[in-house]
Amino acid sequence: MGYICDFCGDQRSMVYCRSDAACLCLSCDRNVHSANALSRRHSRTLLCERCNSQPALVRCSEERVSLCQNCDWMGHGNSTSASSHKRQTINCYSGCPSAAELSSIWSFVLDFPSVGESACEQEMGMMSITENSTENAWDSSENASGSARVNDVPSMDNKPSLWACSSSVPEHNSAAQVLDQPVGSASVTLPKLCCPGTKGPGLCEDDDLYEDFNMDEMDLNLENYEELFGMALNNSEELLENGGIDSLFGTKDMSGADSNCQGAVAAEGSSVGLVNAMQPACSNAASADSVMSTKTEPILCFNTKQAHSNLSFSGLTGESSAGDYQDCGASSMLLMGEPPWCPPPCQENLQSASRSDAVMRYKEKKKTRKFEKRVRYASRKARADVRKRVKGRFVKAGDAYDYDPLNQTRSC
DNA sequence: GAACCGCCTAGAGCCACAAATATGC
DNA sequence: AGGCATATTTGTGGCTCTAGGCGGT
Repeated sequence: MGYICDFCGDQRSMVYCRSDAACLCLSCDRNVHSANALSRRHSRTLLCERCNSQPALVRCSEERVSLCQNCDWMGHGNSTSASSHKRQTINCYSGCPSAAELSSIWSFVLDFPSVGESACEQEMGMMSITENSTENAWDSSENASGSARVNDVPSMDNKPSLWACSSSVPEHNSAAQVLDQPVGSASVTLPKLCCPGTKGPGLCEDDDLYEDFNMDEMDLNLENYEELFGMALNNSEELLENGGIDSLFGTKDMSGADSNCQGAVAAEGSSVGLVNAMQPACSNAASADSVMSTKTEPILCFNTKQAHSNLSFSGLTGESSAGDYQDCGASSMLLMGEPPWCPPPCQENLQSASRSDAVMRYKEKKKTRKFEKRVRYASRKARADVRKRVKGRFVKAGDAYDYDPLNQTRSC
C-alpha cells in the first residue's frame, strides 16, 4: 500500500492534485498549493482509498471508502448487492480552504478548530473553494455536507429529496458562512460556491446549458488554514490508528450546504426529471481558469422544489485559461456511459430525448464559447501586443521583423 | 482486424524584454 | 527594520512544430 505523499515521501497521502498529478499529504498540499496564485487554483480532492492512485469521486457510505471512478465501477457496477450501496460524490477544492470550508466540502473531515487567520489568507486575501465543490446538490434531509448521494434515484412518485437543490434551504451556504464578505459582495461570492450546475439564481435564468460567470472578483477570506492542516498533520497518525481516513468520513452536520444549490436548476430539459446523474463538482474556479474541456461537460442536477425535476447542465466557463483547469473526472464521468445510478429503463426514452436535446444545445454553445486567456499583467500584454515578431517570435528592437501588430507591415 | 495514410486538432516551445520578485548590502 | 541596488524570474502573443486522434483505404 504505497500511498505515501509524493512530495515529502513521509506522510500518508490524502489528497490528489490533478494539476500536479500528485498524491499529497495535507501538509504538503498546503505547502505546495500556497506557493503561488496558480498553484492555489489547482483542484484537489481526496485520494481513492482502493487504488490509492486516482482521485476519489464518490464515497461509499456502506463500505466507508472513497473511490475513484474505476474502483467505484468495479466495486459497484457488477455486484448487484454492492450496486445498491449508497454513494456520495466527493467534492474538489482549490485554494487554501479553511477548516470550516473543508468541512463543508467534505463533511467527513474532522471538525477543525477555527481560530486565527491562516498564513495563506494573510498572504493572498483570496482563495477559492471550487464552485463545483458544491456542485452537488446537498442532501438537505441529512444536512449532508460535501457529499451528495449518487445512487438514490429519484422516481416519478418520489420526489427527489436528495441532490436537492432545494430553495427552501436557508440562504447561507457553508462556505458563505465562513467567508467574511461584505454584504454587497455576497452575490458575487455565491456563484463561486454554488453548484456549477446551480450557478447563481440569476444565472439560472438562461436556458443555456450554462452561462459564463465571472469569478474574478471573488476574494474570499479563509480562516484557520494553519490550524486545519497543522492539526491534520499532527493527528495523522492518530487518524490512522482510529480508522485512518475512514475516521474522517463520518457524517457531519453541514446544514446550510444545501443552499449551495439554490437557484441551481435551470429550466433546462424540462423532462420528467429523470435525469439522475449528479456530478461531483470539481472545478476550480476562482480563477476561473481551470475549466478544461471535460469540465464543461454537462452536469445534471435536480431541484426538489420543482414538481418535476428539471434537467440542468452546468459548468464553468468564462475567462478561463484552460491551462489551470484540470479535469476532476466528475464531468467526464457522465459521458463515459450510464453510471450505476442511472434511471430505470422505463424512463429512459423520455429522459434520453430531453437529455440528448440538452446535450446538443450544450455542445452548440460550447462551440461558440470562448475560453479566453486571463491576462495577469495588462502592461505586459500591451507590450506584447505591439512587439514586432518574426514567425511569431519576438525580435530584438531594431531587428528585421515580418510582423508588426501595429502596422501589419513587414520590414523584410 | 491490423496496418498504413492523410487530415485535423491541441498543446508545447520559442522569442525579447519590461515588470515583478528575490536577494544582498 | 527600512531603503536601495542588483540579480533573477515571470509573463506576454503569434507562429511553428509535433504528437495524437480519427476516418478512410
